[in-house]
Amino acid sequence: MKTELLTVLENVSCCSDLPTALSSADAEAKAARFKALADPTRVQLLHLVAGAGRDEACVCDLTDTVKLSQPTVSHHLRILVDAGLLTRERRGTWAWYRVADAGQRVLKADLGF
Amino acid sequence: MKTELLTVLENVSCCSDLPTALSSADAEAKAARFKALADPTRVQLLHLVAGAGRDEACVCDLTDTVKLSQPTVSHHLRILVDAGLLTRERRGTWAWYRVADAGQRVLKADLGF
DNA sequence: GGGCTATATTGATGTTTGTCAATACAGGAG
DNA sequence: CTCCTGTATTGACAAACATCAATATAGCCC
Repeated sequence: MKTELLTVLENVSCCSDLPTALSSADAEAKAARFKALADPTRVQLLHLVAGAGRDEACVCDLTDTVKLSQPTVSHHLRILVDAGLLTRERRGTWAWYRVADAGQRVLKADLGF
Repeated sequence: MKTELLTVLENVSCCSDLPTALSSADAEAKAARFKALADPTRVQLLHLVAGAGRDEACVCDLTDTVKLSQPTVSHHLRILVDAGLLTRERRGTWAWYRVADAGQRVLKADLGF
């Protein structure tokens, strides 16, 4: 028989046999996590909060350091919180941000590779 | 003396003491890596190539699986290669993609959490 | 209550990004 | 060389995004 397995597969497509694809929900969830860190400012913010004195930082200091407007910093922090990378706690007038579990895992994996 | 250290710090800003910031080049480099995976299609492509039969996959099969136009798939693959997550090898008419070292590290970290 | 400060939200704007159609390039077959 | 097939690039366009100014909200202090 002339057409063995490889040839059959090549008829279907060119040749590679691929695993089952991720569900689109799964792919989107993972991509969303990466997207939260796909901005230099947010990488910086995660770094700053992670290295902060009592493991937490408030918006005003972060704003001073990253040199962007306060609304912009609040916006980025919101994205990091929504992604589960930071947590937010309001104490009095200030809002304190800490690195969440998922954020720790990112830092541990040194996903800057 | 009435103004001890904490009070002085609070005059400077509100209170947190932050680490030295990342250089903007460093932050941008890390963000660029994350950005490459900040799209569901590219997460899917990395997954598919990683699980492919002989550890490699060609564009045509990937195109069939992700159900996007061939130019779009080539575009995403280029981004993954540029980010150092995949490698590309041309053999005859086909282009074969494999997971690069940085890509392995991402997968090992379970796609970031 | 009124004023003040830290933070969040809204609106607007320029930039980036994902996608496809059309086209170009590369390489094997005849 | 000429077709044909797989892949890459270009051009165009709509959607998403980062940023800031203006405004709103929250919580102290008087």
